[in-house]
This record gives sequence, structure tokens and C-alpha cells, in this order.
Amino acid sequence: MISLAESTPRQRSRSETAEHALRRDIVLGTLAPGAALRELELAERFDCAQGTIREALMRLSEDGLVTRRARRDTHVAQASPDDAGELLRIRHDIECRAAVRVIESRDDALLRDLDTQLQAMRIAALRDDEYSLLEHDCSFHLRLFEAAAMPVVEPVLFRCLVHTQRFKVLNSAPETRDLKATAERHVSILEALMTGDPETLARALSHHITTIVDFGPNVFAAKGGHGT
Amino acid sequence: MISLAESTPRQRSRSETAEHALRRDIVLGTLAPGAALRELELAERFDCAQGTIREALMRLSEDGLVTRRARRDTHVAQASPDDAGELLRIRHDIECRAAVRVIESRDDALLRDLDTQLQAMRIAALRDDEYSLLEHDCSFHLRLFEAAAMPVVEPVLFRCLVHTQRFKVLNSAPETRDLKATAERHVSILEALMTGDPETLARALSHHITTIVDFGPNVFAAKGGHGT
DNA sequence: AAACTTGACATTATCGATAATGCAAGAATT
DNA sequence: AATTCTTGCATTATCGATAATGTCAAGTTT
Repeated sequence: MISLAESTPRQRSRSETAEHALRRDIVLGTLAPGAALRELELAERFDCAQGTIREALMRLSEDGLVTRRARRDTHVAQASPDDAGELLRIRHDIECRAAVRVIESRDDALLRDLDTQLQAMRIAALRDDEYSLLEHDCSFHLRLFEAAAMPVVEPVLFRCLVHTQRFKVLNSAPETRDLKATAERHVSILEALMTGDPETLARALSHHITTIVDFGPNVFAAKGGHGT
Repeated sequence: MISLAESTPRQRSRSETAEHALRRDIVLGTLAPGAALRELELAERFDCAQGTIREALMRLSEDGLVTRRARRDTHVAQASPDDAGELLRIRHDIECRAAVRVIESRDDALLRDLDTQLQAMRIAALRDDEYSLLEHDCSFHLRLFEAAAMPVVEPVLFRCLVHTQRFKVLNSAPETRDLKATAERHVSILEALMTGDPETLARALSHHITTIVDFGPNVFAAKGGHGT
């Protein structure tokens, strides 16, 4: 469904080209939160029609990377710790809960695809290409979740992934982010997947996610657990 | 941000008109899951240009109500119990966790707005207008969550609300859905909000959400709770 | 018979131009 | 002085036409 880094990177449409370039700038902070985005200006920059840019902006707004006010303007979205923290919690719960279904449907294609993403992450780390690493990190987790077969939930997970990544980039010093280590952090998820035990996979995912970025204590404390 | 039923129902743009009409048909099941949506066909039906419909379809795809395959086609999304169940769980956690922040920022405007939505739900129930009831139900919960000030999470909650509503409509007999009762179910949330106790509000929300629709046992059991 | 081309058709993507809207600054009114 | 009313400008929304792409079935080759 959602694919950021295709194995066969088919030719992108014009609106996709603009979308990806803007997405990159926003996630990496080149475009600062609050920056205004004018359709005609971007159309000139990307050498396409206004409507084509419009489409790209609408897709970015789907992921919450830009805020569109009808008939008014479009701005790069803010990146508040409150939003990021809550999205990280949601992500944690979604991925961990999916573990059971992932294990049930686990097949060779999944293991192969995940390994491909891991290799791509390693290459990105060697090249010191942080954005490429982020794309493949995203693809890794989405591919894993795809196995749980919940297509309507998938975009929710995608939003969580993108925003936690963006928050980390915007709120930590670049030299503190070890790309090689980030790639290797996925090995334990793969290993857990291969044990075939849902509980082990859930634990690996939980550890992976809770150690991404420090939001202070108690962020993952069991709040709101009023289940029957 | 997101508003389905404005107090001042400003004039809708052409794309919004089409969007809302389609949304209604999809949520109420008039447009069955899997139905194909062709841009030119819809453009003729709503008497507007293809691009205008295109925009409406993109917005519907933001909420997961339609599935768009680039350069191929657009279909009404499927409504699987797996997706709906997971979205209900996510919604439960989001709303309950927000209780603390809602209480903190609680003001007269919030209470007034929620009461307005409750009244609108009662009127919709009297008129036997189920979709209007659903819209105001949605607005009620979104307005409450707005007080938690997490704009990037808001669309996630919206998606959860829409899909749980749709699932209920598509999977229960109309005569079993008591509109008046649905409206009144929100009274206890308002009462809990007025106590000023976060825990009370969270409990009221939890009860409200867990009793919306029966997904079978254990749906709200504490899975994936691997927090530190 | 299976696999591979081809071409007509259905559909989406993009364009360039124009219409509609919202904002802000200055003018008119009280 | 404060408020309301214009008016020009910046920007988005919509249009109608054309280009690009994908689908599918019929025909061709192996």
C-alpha cells in the first residue's frame, strides 16, 4: 500500500516528485515548522502546474506534515512533544498488538522483504544518508505491519512513524544520532520474528519503540487502561 | 480543525459538497464496500470538473473511506472487523489518555460547545436522521479532544470515529439502533467532565467507548502492554 | 496450448487560464 | 478615536482540454 522506498523505483509522477522532495525537507527540518507554502511558488520551483502541487500538498496534509486552511494557506506543521509522545504511544500499542497476527501470517516473502530493508538501512548508514535510512526504517515497520492485514490502520501507523522520526530529527543533535546503530537495532526484531513466538516479537517491538527517543519518564506507563 | 457540523454552516465549496455526499453514502452503506468510483462519472453527477471530484476523493482517502490506486481506480474501502476493532481500541486509548489534558484546559466554551452537540444529537434522533446523529456524535468527541491540544493526533481520532460508526451501521440491523439512546449516552461524559476529575472522565469515556458495539470478548483486554 | 505482442478503450494526471475567496490597508462614517 | 466600508492584491478553487497510463481482449508467434 504505502511504499516509500520501492525495490523497483518506478518513475514518479510530477506530483509525487514534489511530494517526496517537500516531505524530505519537512522531516529533516530544512523546511522549518510554520513555514508558508504557496502553491504557485512551488509550481514554478518544480516546473509544473499549480494543481499538481496542490495534489502533493494534499497528500502531505494526509500525513499531518502540512496544515492546509481551505482558501487560505498551507504551512509546515508544528512538531509538538505532546503530539509526538502520544503518536509514539499509539505506535507502540499498534505494533505490539499486531505481533500475534504477524506471526500467524508470517511467510518467506515477509522475511525476505524485511531483510532487504535492513540491508538498505545499512547501506544508507554507510553513506551517511539519514533520510534514506528513515525511509527504509519506515518501510521495515510498515512491511511488518502489512502482514497483520489491517489496511485501514496502516496509514495511522505511517503517521506515527513519520512524526516520531521528525520529532527525533528536530529535537536531537545530529552527532548524537548513530545511523549504523539505528539500522542494527532492527536485527533483534527479525530474530524475534523468526522464533515464531508472538510474545517474543511483541517484547522486541516494545523495547525497540520505547528506546527510540527519550520523552522523559512515565511516557509508556499504563494510562487509560480502563478495559473490561 | 475538522468540523462536520458547523454551528454556522458556511457555504460549501463544490468539492466539499461532493465529498460530504459521498461520505454519507459510504458511511450509511448506500455505497457498498468495493464499489468503483470514477472521476468523470462523479463529475457529471455533481456537475463539476473532474479535478474537483478528484480533490473530494483524495480527502475521502485521507479518512480511509476510499482506496485510491494511482493511475488506476478508486473504490469504496472494505470494512473489516479486524480494522474496526483495532481502530476502536486505538480510539479508546486516545480518548482516555486525553482526559487529564482535557480537564486541565476545560473552560466554558468547551462545555457550551459539547452541550450544543448533545442538543443537535437529540434533534437528529427525534427526526430519525441517523447520519446527522453520527455527525454530531463525531463533532462531540472531536471537540472534547480538541481541548487536549494535539492537532496531529486529531485526524487519527477522526479516522477511528468514522470507521467505528461505519462498522456499526454496516453490521447491525437498523431497528436495533436506538438513536435517542445513543444521544443520551453522552450525558454521562458531560457530567464526568463537570466533576473536574480526570479519572472520572476517563472512566466515563472508557465505558462509553467499550459499550458502542460488541466485538466479542477480550477486545479491550490489556494486550501489548510492554511499557517500562 | 501457452506466452507474448498489439491496439482500442477506459481512466487518471497534468496543464494553462479564469473565477472565487480572503486579507489587509486605507477611506469614509459615526 | 473607534468602527465599518471599500478596494486592490495575494492566494486558492475550479474549469475544460489534452496527455499519459493502465487494462483487457484479440491476434500472433513459438
